[in-house]
Amino acid sequence: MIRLLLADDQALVRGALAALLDLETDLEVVAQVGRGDEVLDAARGAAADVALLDVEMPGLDGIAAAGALREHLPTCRSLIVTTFGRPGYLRRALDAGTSGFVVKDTPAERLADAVRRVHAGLRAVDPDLAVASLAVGASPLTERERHVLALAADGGTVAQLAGEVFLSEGTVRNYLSAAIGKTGARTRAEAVRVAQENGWL
Amino acid sequence: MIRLLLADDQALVRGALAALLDLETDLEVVAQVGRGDEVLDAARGAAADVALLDVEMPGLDGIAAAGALREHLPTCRSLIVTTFGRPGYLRRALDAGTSGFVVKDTPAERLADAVRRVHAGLRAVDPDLAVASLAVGASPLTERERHVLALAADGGTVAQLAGEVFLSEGTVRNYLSAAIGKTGARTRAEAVRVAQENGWL
DNA sequence: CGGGGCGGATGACGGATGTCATGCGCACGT
DNA sequence: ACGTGCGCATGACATCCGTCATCCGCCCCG
Repeated sequence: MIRLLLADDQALVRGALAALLDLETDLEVVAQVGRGDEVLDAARGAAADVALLDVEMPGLDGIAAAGALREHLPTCRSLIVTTFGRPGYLRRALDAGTSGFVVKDTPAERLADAVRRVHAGLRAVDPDLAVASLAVGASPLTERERHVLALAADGGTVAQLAGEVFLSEGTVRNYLSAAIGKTGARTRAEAVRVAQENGWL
Repeated sequence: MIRLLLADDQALVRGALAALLDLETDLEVVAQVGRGDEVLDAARGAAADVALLDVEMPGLDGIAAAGALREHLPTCRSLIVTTFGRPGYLRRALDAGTSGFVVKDTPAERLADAVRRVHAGLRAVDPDLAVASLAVGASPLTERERHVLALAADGGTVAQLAGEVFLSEGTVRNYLSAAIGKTGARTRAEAVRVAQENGWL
């Protein structure tokens, strides 16, 4: 009997996945949480074998939660189950030590198989996403560029950004300019969009 | 036995919801589709009583699908089940003749109740969202403003937008300026963000 | 019927943005 | 030690953007 932990901020999806997985005779959902920072304690308390983690969660994102699991509870393997097939997510997830990565528009039947593969110590990665990840590659952005671009995503003016980061206005413009160039965009807003789609923020 | 149609573009969520709802003895999932433009045919073919519709779907969004159902298959009531509690969505959904509106972070137990209420001819609306909808009010944007702002969301320059809408560059700027003013934003990007959060696009 | 309000359209103007060249200090890998 | 790359900053310049004044057509209401 494989013991599962579900982590997803949408209660309805969480409950529905639990119902789906409980139909399998060899699977058993032993814990459910709605926040990333509750994953570790819950997994420990319930002695989970595999953790199914969403990426977007309050408190701690699923990838970081997977990292915490690997460090503090290595007996529990993790499987990312997410809405967005952002190439950068997959790369970061694998770096964080996850064993599997499934997007939410894969057929329901395959989820149980992915869980079993992960539990058996194998990898379960969406093949389409894997090639996309290789094609897109790692983020070309520097840490500062990424940071400034992430702040710019809220739609603030350069002066506001400069205030938040304690940098000169011109420097902020330079970072944005570099980010725009590296993303192949022509405006700041487009650069934000591209970076988000690739999971670089 | 209440006959249900599920429409959600994420196969995993769709299958999971089906598993969850099939646990109820008085509910029965008789059709599943992944596109909005397949809803009407599927509902007719399966003689569904209630359609659970996601908002974001390829082909036709869930709200428009609900409108099509009301017009061509009035025996089938519709219930919106969506990720985003955008106030504008609720308003448009009710205008389109839906009987219910549930966000995906409500507890799983309540979904079946909502389905039964809708089937009985009652309304099932998230109360928090209802007050938010009233507080935010209808979209202050005119149709042109909304259209231009929606195009601007991709991050294009004014010249590109003007080309797409066959308007002068200055006119596009005026629409954007009006939208910025009405949304209380200070920049174009911020206006896009505000409008999206309220479901005005 | 005439005036007023409103959405839509245009062009001019000041300020913000994106780009480029340049300089300086610092942590590296060789 | 030296070159290289990165972080930070400055200044100048060509565009682009946001705002405003203005004009036009239309519907509504007195």
